[in-house]
Amino acid sequence: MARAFDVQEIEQKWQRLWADEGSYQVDADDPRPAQYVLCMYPYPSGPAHQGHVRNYTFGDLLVRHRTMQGFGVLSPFGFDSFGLPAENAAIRTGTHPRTFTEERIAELKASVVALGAVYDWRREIRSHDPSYMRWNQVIFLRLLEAGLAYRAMAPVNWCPGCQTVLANEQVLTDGTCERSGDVVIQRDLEQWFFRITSYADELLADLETLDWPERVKSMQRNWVGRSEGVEFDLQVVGHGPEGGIMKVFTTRPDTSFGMTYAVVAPEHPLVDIITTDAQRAAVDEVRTSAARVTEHERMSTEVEGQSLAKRGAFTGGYVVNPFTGKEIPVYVADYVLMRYGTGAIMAVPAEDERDWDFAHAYGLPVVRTTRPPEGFEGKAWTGDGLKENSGFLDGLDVATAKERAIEWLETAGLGRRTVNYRLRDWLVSRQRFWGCPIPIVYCLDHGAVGVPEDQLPVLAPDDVEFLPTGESPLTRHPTFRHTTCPVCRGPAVRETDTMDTFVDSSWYFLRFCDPWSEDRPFDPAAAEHFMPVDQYIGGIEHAILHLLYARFYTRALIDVGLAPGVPREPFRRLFTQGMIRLDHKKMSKSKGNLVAPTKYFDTVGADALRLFHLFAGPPAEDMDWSAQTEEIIEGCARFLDRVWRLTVETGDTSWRDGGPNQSDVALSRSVHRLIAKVSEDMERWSFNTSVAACMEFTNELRRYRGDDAGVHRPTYDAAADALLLLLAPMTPHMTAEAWERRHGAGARLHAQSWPSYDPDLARAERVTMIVQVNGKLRDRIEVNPDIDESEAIALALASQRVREELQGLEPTRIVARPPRMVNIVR
RNA sequence: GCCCGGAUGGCGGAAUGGUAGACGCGGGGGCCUCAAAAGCCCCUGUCCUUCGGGGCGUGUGGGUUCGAAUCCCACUCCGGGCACCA
Repeated sequence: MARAFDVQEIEQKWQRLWADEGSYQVDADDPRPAQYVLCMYPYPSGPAHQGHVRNYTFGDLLVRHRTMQGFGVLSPFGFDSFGLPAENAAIRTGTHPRTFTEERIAELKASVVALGAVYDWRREIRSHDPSYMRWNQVIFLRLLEAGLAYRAMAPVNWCPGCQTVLANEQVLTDGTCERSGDVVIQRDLEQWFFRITSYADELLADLETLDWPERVKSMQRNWVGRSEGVEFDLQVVGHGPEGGIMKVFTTRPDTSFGMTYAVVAPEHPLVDIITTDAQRAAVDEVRTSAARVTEHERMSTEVEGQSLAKRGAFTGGYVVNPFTGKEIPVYVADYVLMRYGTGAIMAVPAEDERDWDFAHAYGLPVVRTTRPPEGFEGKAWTGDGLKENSGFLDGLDVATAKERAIEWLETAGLGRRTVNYRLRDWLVSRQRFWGCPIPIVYCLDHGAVGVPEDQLPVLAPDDVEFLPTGESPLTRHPTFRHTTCPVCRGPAVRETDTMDTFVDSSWYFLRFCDPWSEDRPFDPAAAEHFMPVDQYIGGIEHAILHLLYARFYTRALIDVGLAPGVPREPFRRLFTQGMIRLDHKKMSKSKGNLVAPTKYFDTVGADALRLFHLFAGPPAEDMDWSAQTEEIIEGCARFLDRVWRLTVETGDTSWRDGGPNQSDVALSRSVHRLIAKVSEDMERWSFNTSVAACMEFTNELRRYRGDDAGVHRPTYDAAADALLLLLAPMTPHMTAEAWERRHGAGARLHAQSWPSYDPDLARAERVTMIVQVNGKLRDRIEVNPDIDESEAIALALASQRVREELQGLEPTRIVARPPRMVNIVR
């Protein structure tokens, strides 16, 4: 399509100028009030895709808008450059992951620049850069000193496809790896963990203070999974009080009188002690089969359908229910998990569905302790009701009975109130090469010892062989592993695991505040100046993983003294953009359904593509890339052509001398209304309606210019300038060029202040009052906006249409909302 | 099962209790042109119409209200999260 201006020339010119003039460089001593606008730093996977474009268009709009509003806006960019794809590429092609990654970074950076997004590039971070790795490792050691990092043997999620362990957060609900799709299996390995569970309560409670999407907060709440209850002791029959105590956790102590049996996890240490010879074979079978399947299979409901009988067994042992004093049988079953609570439960079949099913499969007694509502036909009743068959709890409601039961247990010295979490500690070890090495050496005498800070960063050697073995290539390197113990100088071996790349992304936003620091991760004063991030923008896919880890890490850094003065919540406002779908699937590189932005840069231009993303719909909602999309993008380009003709090609306009006439005043009023509308819409992220308002105004301006009476130049110029100022954050190249042509060489649109408006002028001069009869629209009357109620009613009753409807009858009621509406009720 | 979203013309969407469908795409008609492209102008929910206008219409069924796409109750369908977590 033939364009009104040379798109590519103009876009490249301004991209160069923004970089050369350092227009968006901001320092910690900037006198303007600080704002921190950040898009989640990307994994460099090659040229930008439409998801990036959408993300950075929103971010760039905010940066430019807030800069025009007078803020010193910190807008940094970086790359989450460690990660699996680069290493897999190395195994496939032999190219070193660094080479591969740096090529992808160059591609992504080029397309971000081509989009016209502006950043303080002096602050660029790459997580594989030794200067970043060094502080990543220093932080690890500080967490170790503070007891927030530890090493433990643990059953871990092992992905056969990725040949590494995964964090719980990386295993999908169907038990597969989020990356490879392989079924994740359990293995016991010595691994490094971060003690995120110490912060469980705080991470949960502080969610309430955040201006985040409710959806994300609710996902994090679910993930932390707090449940309040009580932990108490059951005496094992035939064993002394020393050896024979079985601890159970319950959230329903009010149901204790209905505890007719108990269940322990197959891995529970008591199993060996209480199992009788007669039952040993059956118990062993349960234990073996539980160990064989994945945790997910063990938890899945399909197994339940097969046969409950194979999933549990009587141990032959008994414990005493302290509430009833009765002996009850102890079963072993795989539905009880060793890692949650105490690994043992009291079973109350009448008030718990799993216990009900199990009790019925094994013929165990059921005693109701909560009276279900009249006519309840179901199995277990888990709702509220009056207690029965419950001794001193009889007649109480569930909540009160819980309290009494806990008090009784505490008084008797049998138990204590406690809280359990679903959240596990964060497993950070990865058996991969392309990540930040864990800075630890192992000495026979001194165990795991941190590498001294003056020897950091620990860098992996380049001369390694990439093979799909499941171990880091570092383990087979001839020299890397062998070192000396920092304590005794004796021989020691290095840790060859690297850190989860989510560690890198858990503090990069802090490093951005001061990426130049050479003696600490960042200057706390600079971090205090910019933090928290005022607006964080990214995809919903990070709702749990990255956002939870970063919240934890910020707190940990404050608590180990590295970030004094920094707020504990790093991201004040979060915006999660909708994803882009093609053929009902998420558009992504791995699905191979990308529509590359590059072709649009080369044709309609970045401005038109940006405008499309802003105009297409609400930013938070998913968007379908459809057959119509190309046509809408063309429409956006056409709109920009019209703006160009109206603001730059004003040569053949017939200017008129003298003062403003009626239509000039009307146009000025429209300008003020437009500024008001766009300003408000930007604040509430309603970019699609901002664009629509500008389009509407452009139509009006075009009609005004075509007026036979001639055009009043000052009025016209003010309108054209206002339009360019309002579009400046959305379509920066074309508007910057138009501004310079209107105001002379060196004029800079984006250095202008955001336009203000006069509320009196922004009010419409005449408004359309609607007149309803019985709530149905019957007439429209043009009225003065400050018309009062009696005038409005008089006008409405005088209406010909209304008189016809009334047919001489007196209205029974009149509701007037001047100047918008009068409703006459017959 | 529980929790969070969502459903409006042919399509993307707008409307924060007061004109449903702004704006754009697509479609139809016209102007300009030798012609085309570009540009410009008009029409475009649906049914009825004596061409004045009228009926119907925001997933379904109720309710509140002078008035409901919007608020409440009960559903249906779609998307997402959590789920033998005691």
